[in-house]
Amino acid sequence: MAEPAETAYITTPIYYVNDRPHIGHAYTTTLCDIWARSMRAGGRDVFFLTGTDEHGVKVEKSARARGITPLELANENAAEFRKVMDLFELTYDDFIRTTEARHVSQVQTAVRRLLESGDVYLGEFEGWYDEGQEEYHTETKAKELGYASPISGQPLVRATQTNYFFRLSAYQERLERLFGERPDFVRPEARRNEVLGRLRDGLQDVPITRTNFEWGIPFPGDEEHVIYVWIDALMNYATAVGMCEEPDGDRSRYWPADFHVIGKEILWFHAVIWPAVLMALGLPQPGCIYAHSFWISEGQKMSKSLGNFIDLEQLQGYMSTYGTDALRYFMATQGPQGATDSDFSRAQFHETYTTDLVNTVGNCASRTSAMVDKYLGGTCPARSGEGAVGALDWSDFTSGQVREHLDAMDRFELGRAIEAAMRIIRRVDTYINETQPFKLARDPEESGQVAGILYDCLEAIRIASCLLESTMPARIAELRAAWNLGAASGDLEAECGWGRLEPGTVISKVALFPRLELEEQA
RNA sequence: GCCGAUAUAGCUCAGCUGGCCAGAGCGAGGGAUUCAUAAACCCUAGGUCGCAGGUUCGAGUCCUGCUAUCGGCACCA
Repeated sequence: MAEPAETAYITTPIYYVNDRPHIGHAYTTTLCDIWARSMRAGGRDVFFLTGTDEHGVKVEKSARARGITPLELANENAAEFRKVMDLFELTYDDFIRTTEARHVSQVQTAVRRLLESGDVYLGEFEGWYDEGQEEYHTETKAKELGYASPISGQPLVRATQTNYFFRLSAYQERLERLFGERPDFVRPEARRNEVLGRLRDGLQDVPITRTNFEWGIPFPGDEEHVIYVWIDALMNYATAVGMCEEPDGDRSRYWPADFHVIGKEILWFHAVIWPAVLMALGLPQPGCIYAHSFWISEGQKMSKSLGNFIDLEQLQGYMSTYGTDALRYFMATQGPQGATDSDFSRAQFHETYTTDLVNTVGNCASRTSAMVDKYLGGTCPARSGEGAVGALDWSDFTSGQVREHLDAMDRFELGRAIEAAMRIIRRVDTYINETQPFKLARDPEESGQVAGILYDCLEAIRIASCLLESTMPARIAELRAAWNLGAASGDLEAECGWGRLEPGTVISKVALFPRLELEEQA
């Protein structure tokens, strides 16, 4: 036990407290949770971070509308998000809030450093201003509005404001070099190409403070200004592990993150502004910015106007019907992790559940344990080696799948990782069909063969279950209990070694995933 | 408007640098079987490979045009 465990650090975006939790939040966090659980199973020292973004004009306004303070609103909604995470049994190690003192003070420290280094300077911002509403609109938004106030109808005017800017333009070359040297820095590749395309158009400095609202972190030394979201929020990844404390915090060993997992809508900030800020602060870059796509709902884009968000109630409906693990499996294998959006439909969910979980994982474990029960009195037989029927080298086959699984998981390719485990299960089914232990069992002469075959099946399923545990922790725990497999060892690879299943272990019959009828939605 | 993709069986998609009759999974239909959650297994899809041209001995696989769909277009004050 000489050297300390290798660290692993993964983050979700921090969620805006003014939003209502929906499938997007659950999805991103679940992907991270699966990875975090897998890394823990592999013995790594994991730090899995999530949290809430609580500042900004929207929160200020919503709170005012309800007659409470912004902090009261943030407290309320942050608690709500946290409740959701716990409901989904998401195993975050820390939940950071941008209103916490530990965050505020470190952001101010960071900004002070940037000011000293010249990466932040006072400049003039010019934009389209709505005099009645006292707010600026972006160029695109102003155009959309026809350069008139959506409230009063009065024309927007060009106005200027003094703001602090981040010298993003100075980092063009260094960013290009970063992207060139690390092709996996932004994934998937289609997203990387988008960023590269925009990078070619050149970078402008970005204003990082506002003066039109107060609910935010005061700019150190000039408290008229409030630090805007793209510094405040992004910095959470660093402040949570104490990177801007003096000296660096206890958790600084986790830095930098292996993965910042985000939705595609915030790619630019994570892929360009964030790395530039880190360069300015002299901090090492994260391993990968992984931008997943979006879920669409029953073939339609989710939108506020359609009101078709897959919300918490619906997700809870799926969870209570199919189980949390089924929802996790569906999201991880059928989700928009790649470049294109994926459809979340009741029919497809049901189909995936039935095909993969009921008919494959559940049934395979069931038929195997039933035979062990029937032919071997419910105890694990001696290890095979009868030279049996199958020409399959199970040790070789499973170790290949395990390797692929671990490799894919390391690279945050969840679908490929899970597929490797599923291949083991499917191979067991094929093996049973090929060797037909249920027929051999009629002949007492063949009892050795039967025992050998069933050992192979049990052992292969056990190994597959180790690989599936990060995705479906609850059901795999049931299997562990029914088959007396004990708790995970913390060394996933070793645990997946062929032949670790002890002969004599008591094996009970299991039915992990109940067959369900597809309920028609009203 | 600009930039970039994609368009292949009912559905989701593989088809890399062009070459035996265009594939997989799921669904659907049929068969056989029983260890199992009517599950696993076997057979079945005759699909203009978006449309129109072109290059080539030969093109989903390269080029051009068109159509459709999708993504991105930063300071989201």
